[in-house]
Amino acid sequence: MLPLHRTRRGEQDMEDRSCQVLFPSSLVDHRLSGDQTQINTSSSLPQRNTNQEEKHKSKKKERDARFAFQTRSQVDILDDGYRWRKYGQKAVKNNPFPRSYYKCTEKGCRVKKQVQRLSGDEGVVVTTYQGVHTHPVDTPSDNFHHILTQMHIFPPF
DNA sequence: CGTATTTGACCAGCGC
DNA sequence: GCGCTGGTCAAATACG
Repeated sequence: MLPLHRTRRGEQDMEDRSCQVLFPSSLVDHRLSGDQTQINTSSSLPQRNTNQEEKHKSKKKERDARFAFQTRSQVDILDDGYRWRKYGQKAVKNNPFPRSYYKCTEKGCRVKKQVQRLSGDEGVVVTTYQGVHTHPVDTPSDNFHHILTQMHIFPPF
C-alpha cells in the first residue's frame, strides 16, 4: 500500500479512507480544445523515451482524457487501488502547497495523476487523473469505488 | 540490492 | 524574443 510515512504538515496518521468528495468545484473535462488557462495538456513527449505509439501528433498536444475532483482528506494520497510512483513536485503560483506528480507503475500504463492541496483550505485535496489504466486495480478500494460511482466514472478509468 | 522518492535542472507553451 | 510558469527527467538518495 501507499507509504504515508511523510507528513508534510500537521500530524496525520489516522486512517482516513472516509474522504469526502466535493462536487461543486470538481471538474470533468474530457478534452481540451486550447482555451485552457490554468491547466493545459503539455504532454510534450520526450524524444528520448516513449518512442512507440503516438501515431501522429501533428494534430494537437491533446493527449489523454483527464478529470479532477476534490476531496476533504487529511492525507494527500488517496488509496485508489493503483500503484503510483512519484516523479516530480512543483510549487504552483498562488498556492502555498506544492503539487505532486505521479505515474502508474504498471508497465506500459501511462496514466498520470496530480495531487495538490487547495490554497486557503489545506483540508481539501485536488486530485487530477490523466489517461486510462490498462490494468485492473491491484487492491480494490471500496470507498474509492463508491466515489467513482457517484461521479459516474467507471472503475477502469 | 532492487525499488521508490527527492530535488534541481531542463524544456515547452504562453503572454507580454 | 524573453521571461514566467508548469510539467518531466534523471541522478542522487532513502528505504525495505
